This record gives sequence, C-alpha cells and structure tokens, in this order.
Amino acid sequence: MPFKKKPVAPKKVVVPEKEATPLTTAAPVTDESEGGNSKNPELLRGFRDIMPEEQGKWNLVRDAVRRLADAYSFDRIDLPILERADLFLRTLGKGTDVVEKEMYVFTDPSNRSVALRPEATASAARAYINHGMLDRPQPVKLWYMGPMFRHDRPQAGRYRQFYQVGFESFGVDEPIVDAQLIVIGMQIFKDLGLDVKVQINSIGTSECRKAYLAELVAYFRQHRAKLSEDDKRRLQKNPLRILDSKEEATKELLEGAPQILDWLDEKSKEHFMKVLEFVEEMEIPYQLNPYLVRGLDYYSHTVFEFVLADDTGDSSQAALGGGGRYDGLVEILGGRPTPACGFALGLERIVKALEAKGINPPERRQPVVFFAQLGDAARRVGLKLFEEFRQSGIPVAEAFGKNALKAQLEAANKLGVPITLILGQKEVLDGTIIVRDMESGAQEIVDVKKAVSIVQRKLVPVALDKPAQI
RNA sequence: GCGGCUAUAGCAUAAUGGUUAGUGCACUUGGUUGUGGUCCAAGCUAUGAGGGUUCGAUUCCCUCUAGCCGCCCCA
Repeated sequence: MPFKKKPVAPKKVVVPEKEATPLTTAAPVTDESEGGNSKNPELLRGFRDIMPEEQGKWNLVRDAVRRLADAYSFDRIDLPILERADLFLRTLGKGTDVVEKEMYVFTDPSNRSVALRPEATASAARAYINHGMLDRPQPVKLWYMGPMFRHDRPQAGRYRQFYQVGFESFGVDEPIVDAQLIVIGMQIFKDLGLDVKVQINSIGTSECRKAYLAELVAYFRQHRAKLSEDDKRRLQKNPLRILDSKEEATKELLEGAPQILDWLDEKSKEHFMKVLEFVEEMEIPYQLNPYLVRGLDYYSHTVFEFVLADDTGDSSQAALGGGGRYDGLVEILGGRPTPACGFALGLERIVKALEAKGINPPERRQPVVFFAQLGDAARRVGLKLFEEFRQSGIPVAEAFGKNALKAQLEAANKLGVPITLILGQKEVLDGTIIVRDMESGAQEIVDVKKAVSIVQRKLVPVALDKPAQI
C-alpha cells in the first residue's frame, strides 16, 4: 500500500501510519470487548457452520420442501437478506421484541438504515407489490428458503442466523387457502416422518381484536395482584401475549378470562369455522387453542402453529413453525388491500426433531471401486479412467493426494470398497491395470480398455443402482 | 436483556498450587525398494482470552468471551 506515495522520500521520513493503512482504518477495529481472545478465528456468537456431516439431514428437509412446493404449485422466490429497516418496522409491529431488540439494524455506506431480515413474509409482500403481482392470476403462491437473523440469546437449537422455509399465498381470502397451507405444512412433516399436530386459533380483525383486548386487560387488571412481573409487563405492552403465559397462576386466571373467539365478528367467525371444517375434512390432527397468538402484528384471522405431537411439556422448542393470515400486510406497505396467508418453518428445529427421532438420511452412495495410482503417468491415465467409470455409473473413489501405494490401499480399505484398481508405471506401458479383490487379496492383470466392463461384471452382486444421494 | 452451570488437542477424556499436562479415537510418517485390514514405533495437536493472588497456577480469585440450561421472546 505505501507504494502509491512518492517513490522515495530522500529524507529519512517514514511514511506515516495513517496514510499507509487506509484499508484497515476504514472500519474501526474494536476488539477489546468482543472476541479476539484466541489465536484462532472465532465465530460470532449465535452463528455456526452447518458441517458436511449434517448436510444429509438438512437435505432431507430441503428436498421434502422442494418436492411439495412443486407438487402444490408454489413458485420459488429468492428475497434479499438485507432490506430497508423500515420494511420490518412498519410490518412486524413497533412493540414486538423482534423489532425492538432483535433486529440487526445498521447504517449502510450510503447512510441508509438497513436490516438483516428477521423473517421473510414482509419481503414477500414487498416483492408482491414491487413486481405488480396483483396483475397475475390470484392467488400468487410463493415459497422461499433461506437464512433469517435475530439478535436473540442463543440456546440449543436457537441461533442468531437461522433458516426458514416459508409458503405465502397472496390475493385470495377464501378459508380454503388457509386450510391448504396447513395441509402443506402437515404434509412436509408427514413426508419427513415427524408426528406433528397443528394448533389453530383465530384472532379476528384488528377491530374485533381491539374490543377483545380492552376486555381482556380489564379482566386481568382485577387480578393484577396475582400476576407475575412478566405478565404485568405483557399486560401493558402486548396483552395478547398474556394468553400464552407459562405462569400457573395466570393459566388459572385464563380459565375465567374472556375468550377471543367470543369476540369475533360474524365474518371472522364464519371464516374460521370454514377453515376448521376443511381441516377436519382432511383429517388433520388439530387442536383449537384459544390462547394461541403470534408474535408479529400483521396477523389477522387464522393463526396456527405446528407442534410436535409427542412433545410432553410445552417446551419452547416444540413449535416447528407457524403462520396465519395477514390480510392487512400488503396494504400496510402501500399496496392495494390484498388478502394473504402463509406459514414458515424453522429448519434447525425440524432437523433437531429428526435427530431426536433417529431419522437419518439414506447413506450416501458408497464408492465400490478405489483407484490407486503410482506415478505421474498413471495419474494421467487414471484421471481419464476415473471419468469412464463415473460415466458408466460406477462410483469410484481415489486418493490422488497420496503417493505411496500402501497409503492408498489403506484409504481403500477404510472406504470398504470391494475392488481396488492399481495402475503403476509398468501397467501404463503395457496398457494394463491390476484389479484387486479387497476381500481375498486376489489380483488379476487386465487390459485397461476392458477395465470398466470387467469391474462391472465383478460387481453384479453389489447393488449399483442404489439411489445416489448428495 | 436477566439468572444458573460449564470451558483441557479435530473429537472423547485424565490429572495436578511446582520439573516433559496422561490416555483413547482420528490424523501424518515409518516398520526397505509398487500392496490394505491386525500389530509395533514415531510424530502432530490442548489447559478459551486478559488480569490478579503466589516464589510458582492449567488448578484459587476477578473480568471478558463462548457453549449449555431456565426466563424473556420466538422458528
């Protein structure tokens, strides 16, 4: 970097640090309070690597979702990870924790307030407006999968970067839309082998909710003395939340509390009843949960949550996903009033549930042939031979990085392949190759051109057509 | 954001206020020249970071960081 200054300062002037290191000073490095306490690079708190060993399980989930999205004619959309902070402030609700303390908000270099998305429904609605999707046949059915960010306290199965898949349906207010979304969610779990039930509630329109809330608050005010500090705070800030309080005393009080279902207007009630009818018709295991509320402001009418069926306690991790109707969202963002409904699933929780249930991905297709090489000439031939085998559908492994035959056979042994091909100087000159049976140790020298067909014949008992899996 | 517990190598673990921090798995190399599975040998890699007490700390104390658990919240 110092090169851009005058070539040589004839005097003994030393190039001042400041000018010499513009790159490193661009961002203030303040590591006195955070990280930087090891020679090893450190992960940011709450962030993690999803390691190769875990990918099988993740793929199980990703594949199931992809398959079903396709089957139900949902179109994939990839939404940006960074959005204007304001998008979330307007939609999620100012009082919500997500917005208030969990969002990664910062000012970008052009001095705009931006945020790492804490969820994607708002982005989907934004995209719906931006691309004039209201001019497409309704409903517009979109799905997405990707990382979300919330600066939350990390715990097992809870990270600051976490993955969600979401399904959103815009433009139709029919109860059947809500119902089918529930069906899709349940189908995903069914395909994965997870026993999940759905909890459903309706929180009506914002008007009837307002009336209900007044009643609810009034009710709990009478019993204020029995409430915990947390619940008192909820009563102030977000009274609906008191419905899913875990305090015993509060739960008891709830039994006498006004129920939101009684406060729904006729239309809301009818909508909800129809959703339930459909769900029943589909024989979906559901529970009416009058205390189910969701954390984000944009919901209205139907809300639901997918919960592990065999989960005993109401562990905070039991909910694998949830969603509901959000008829007001598009309008909040300045679009034409558009009914919409959707749900999102938390991938790490699903993966965790798979683990807990001992559900494993099919084994990756094991190589059945190992190619061992000695010397450069053999490597050259081997690289090509490798392709021939691959093209004829025989999975071949190699350890081109190793030179000693011994080491390569060791590797072959570890992989448990039945056959190893050995190609050395001599064989290259002769146009032959050694086929070694790993079990017996028997070897034969064959014409290299026939290697593929000979190996194929030997492998007949070994299933070659096992489905490959990434 | 609040509270509790924890922190030894890639992983799993042992030990200690005092000379080389032990073991297993894994990894690398070797046990002659181009042959694996067993075996043997060697090597590699650790006390999360900073500070304090002490003649001396990995061990005791404090702070920070991270992980786990509970709360909050949520997926």
